[in-house]
Amino acid sequence: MRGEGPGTVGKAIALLGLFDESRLSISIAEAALATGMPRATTYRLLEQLVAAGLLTKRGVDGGRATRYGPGLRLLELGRLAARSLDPDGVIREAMERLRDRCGESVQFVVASGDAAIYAHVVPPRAPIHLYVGWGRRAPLYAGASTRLLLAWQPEAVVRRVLEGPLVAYTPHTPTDPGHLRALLAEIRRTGYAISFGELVEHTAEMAAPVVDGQGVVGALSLAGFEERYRDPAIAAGLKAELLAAAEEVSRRLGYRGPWPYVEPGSVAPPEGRGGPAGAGEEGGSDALGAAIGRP
Amino acid sequence: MRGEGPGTVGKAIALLGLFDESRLSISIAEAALATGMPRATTYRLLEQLVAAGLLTKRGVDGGRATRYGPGLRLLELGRLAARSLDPDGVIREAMERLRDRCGESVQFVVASGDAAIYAHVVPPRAPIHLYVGWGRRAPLYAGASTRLLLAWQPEAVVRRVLEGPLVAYTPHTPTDPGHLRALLAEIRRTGYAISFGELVEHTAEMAAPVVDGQGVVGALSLAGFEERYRDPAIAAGLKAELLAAAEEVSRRLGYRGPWPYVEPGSVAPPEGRGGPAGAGEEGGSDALGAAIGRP
DNA sequence: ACACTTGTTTCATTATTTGAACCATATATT
DNA sequence: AATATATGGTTCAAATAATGAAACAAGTGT
Repeated sequence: MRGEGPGTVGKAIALLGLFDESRLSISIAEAALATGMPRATTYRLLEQLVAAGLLTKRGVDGGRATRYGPGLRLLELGRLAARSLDPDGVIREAMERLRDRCGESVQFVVASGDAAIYAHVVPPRAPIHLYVGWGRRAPLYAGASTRLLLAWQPEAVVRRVLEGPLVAYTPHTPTDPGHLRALLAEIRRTGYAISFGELVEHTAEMAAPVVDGQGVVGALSLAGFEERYRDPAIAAGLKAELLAAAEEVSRRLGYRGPWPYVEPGSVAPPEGRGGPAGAGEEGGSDALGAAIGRP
Repeated sequence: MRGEGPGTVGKAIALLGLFDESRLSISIAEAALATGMPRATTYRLLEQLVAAGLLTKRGVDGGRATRYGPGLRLLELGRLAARSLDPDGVIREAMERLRDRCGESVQFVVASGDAAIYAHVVPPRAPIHLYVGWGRRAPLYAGASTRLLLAWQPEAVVRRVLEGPLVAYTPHTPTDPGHLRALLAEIRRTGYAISFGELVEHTAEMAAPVVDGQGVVGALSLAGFEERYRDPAIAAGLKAELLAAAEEVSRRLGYRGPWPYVEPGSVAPPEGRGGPAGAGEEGGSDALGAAIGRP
């Protein structure tokens, strides 16, 4: 597509992008200001989105102060988006087993554009625990699972992320591009990532890639309070469980090749093929690849 | 709005509605057939949705068989929709406490159009349990929480639901309109609902309304295997816990009035006002009302 | 009482959407 | 092999649908 057509629906959808964790509703005036569209246009578009169910409207009787917010239809659609990442529940099942064996919070994280999104989350059974909400967005450079995804993103993405503003969420967030490059290389070499307190203090995360016949589709991760991950014996156990689970899922998704999943060249390739990825003969539909928009 | 304008964005969004629990991806031809739009138009619209991130595309190198599926952006937006139902986590916290005290699955269900949607779900800690997925849609006439919502819907909705096809998911699904009317009256009289195996055999559900200053905003429910709910002693305990939790949440949301929440007329109204609902002086934003699209 | 903001409608102008036809390519059928 | 029939993708004149300035109505703050 050339010149990026004007696109009426694009404008409408841009309105959906105005919502945020900290802005759960907007007024027409706010929306018009934020998008630069005239009020009348904004009004009509918002109204159409309400009619379609993507937005809900709360009109204070007659007067001003009518506000628009994300509609329940989006919740339904979001569910379908999550399901299409794991239509057969293979990932989900493995995550629950992993949770039961480790007692930690388990996440399945995928890359979406230049960010990461927590697609599936399985909280531990412990009464007090971290809660990572599904559907939440996170930067690709901070945290084990997200950085692990970054390690296998196209160079263009890596560059954009490393050039973009690198916010230090805590004193332990790595923000030096050179350092991050080294961490990415390490991840590609070992097929594994760990982080301490990069997004939230006193927490830790451990991640391994989930791979299908075509490449990395997401990251499986354990997260919890820092202490357990500092203990070498416990950490080794968690790592073994995590890698085993990630491998199991990957194999079921059609991956054939060495494990841990490492950068081609770091180890001898499996056999005839050039890379570590087999053809994925598995007849099943490549829904996961479709869901993450892999070309 | 008169004559229901044609609406370009409406058509685009209609494409999103083609997805389903059993249809997680579509081709251009399928979409064109399902919507009745010409292929060229369908193609352009789908492509715009992909550009906006609401859809993901998987193009098999060059040839045919490109398929579109719900995009991760929808997952993010869905999260925001869920959050705007409970911006301060009041409901969620109460649900987790209820789960811990009852050991059952806890749901917060809201009405959306002529259906119900599971907005929040908190699974029990037991290794084997029912799992009701968030974002799932359910009919309003079957099941305790959904029927409880129906009990306080406008008459127009009730009529549409009762006239519409009433599918019997199990032999215990109530499908007689007269019987359903009686059940609804009972719910309005007692402020409480229970069901046995109406959607899935050998399961039961128990529900109570969540009310704010303006009216019923959702249903809080317990669900699990039938046995516990058949035992009178256990069932009484569960009911007490559920009603207490629903009342607590309702009070925090600004409800003032008698409890259980019953139809005006069944009991004496609180005081000066006509109905059971107070003005909800609570300064907090009425985000919940906004989220469910209450006028 | 005044100025200001907000939601909503109108309407002539304009530009975007439209959709039949067409192309290229891959699979199924003969 | 050759043909037929799908598919995804593109083109272009016609016309439809989006546009936005202005005006209206109704509320709020000063």
